[in-house]
Amino acid sequence: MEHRPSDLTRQRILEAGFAEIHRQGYQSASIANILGATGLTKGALYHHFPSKKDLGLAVVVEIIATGLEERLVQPVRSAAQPARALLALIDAKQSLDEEQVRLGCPLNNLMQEMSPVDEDFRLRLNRILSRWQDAFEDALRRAQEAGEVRPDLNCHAAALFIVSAWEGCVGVAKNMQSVETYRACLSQLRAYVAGLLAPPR
Amino acid sequence: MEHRPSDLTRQRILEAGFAEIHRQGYQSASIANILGATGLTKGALYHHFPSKKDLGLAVVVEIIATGLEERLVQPVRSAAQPARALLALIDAKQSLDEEQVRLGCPLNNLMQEMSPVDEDFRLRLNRILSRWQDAFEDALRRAQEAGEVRPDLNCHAAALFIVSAWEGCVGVAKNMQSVETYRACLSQLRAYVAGLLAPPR
DNA sequence: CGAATTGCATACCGACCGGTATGGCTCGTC
DNA sequence: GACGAGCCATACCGGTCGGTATGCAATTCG
Repeated sequence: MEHRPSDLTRQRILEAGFAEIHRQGYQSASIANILGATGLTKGALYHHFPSKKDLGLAVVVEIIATGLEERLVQPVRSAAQPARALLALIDAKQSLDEEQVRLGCPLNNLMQEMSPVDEDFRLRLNRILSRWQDAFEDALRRAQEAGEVRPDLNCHAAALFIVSAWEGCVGVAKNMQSVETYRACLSQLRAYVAGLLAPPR
Repeated sequence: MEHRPSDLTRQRILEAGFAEIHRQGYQSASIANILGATGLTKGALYHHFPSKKDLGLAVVVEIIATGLEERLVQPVRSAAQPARALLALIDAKQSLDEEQVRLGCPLNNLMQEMSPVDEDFRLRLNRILSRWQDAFEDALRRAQEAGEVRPDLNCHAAALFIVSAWEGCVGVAKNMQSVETYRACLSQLRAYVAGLLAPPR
């Protein structure tokens, strides 16, 4: 909300940090590379962030969390037809460019890398994942009350599975380096979700 | 197949390397830690492996590939009832101990870490993933010919999705650090696979 | 039995890492 | 217009990294 000029350099470091972490992972991310990308030096970085870890955590909560919030959570919340919104979201996310398939989902990357080795990272990443999952669970539950999906569905487990499978699709496509594979895999997820819909009687 | 005594130390290095890579990831895996675990020194390691990368690749093809082959590929190949064998395999793998949930699937870990940054790793990991996927695809196709699953199923995409979703379940459970989450997630995968079965008419 | 090769330990190297201490420049404030 | 505080550059440090050169004991082979 503030507009001090120093906040701009902080933001530049944050975005360059995100890019570096996205490419190399957190542990292999090099402070020197981040500074090289911004044209800044260590004085600037360590003025705004006490340590590399603080920068990494800031990237998680200020870049990754907000990005996922507006791209995957917001479109489903307060949707008139929750089930339709979910399917539409999957359809919309079928189009990823080469770069995004190559590097994968930033959230999933960090979860796989950091969850076993650093509890601070794990907890913050878990908050993001839980919010995502909760949003889908809510959508399924509201759709259930509206009669859109089968009444016997375990919404919690289903939402968990959708999120998991989604990340799995991105992860596998990342190894295959193929947008086609990603689309084929996500289309199967779409079929699963479509199968949750209540049969028209 | 040979039984020279030096092959034993090579194997010890290989297994200690696998354990270290499983815990820390490849890039953060420390040569010193691997040697410390075995009680050996650098002379031994660099006598058997030209570099850290060669050790890492050897771990992939000699430990991870063979392990996955016998645990996930072999049980499905040449099964009398392929579809049942698939379900049985999923049921069997629902029981993982805390440690395995914490550290996740070694194959998936390395895929996420190394696929974008090293082509040699990516290709070897991709061979493993493809063999796994092909085994499931074959099983589905044979089950399809036997009338076990719906005739209109896209076996290739379905096998791709099963493998992807599976890895996704392990990955999410790893962040949650909960075997319960893993089981709930995998049970949804089981339900998906069960849904592929041909309805009894 | 001598010679050469295998198997591994020890000591050491340059590169890079994250982090710090210091200082200078700029700007708002009294 | 002296002054203090925010902002950032420069230089430097200890530690860890993967990798190498050398040496020595054991084993194999001529």
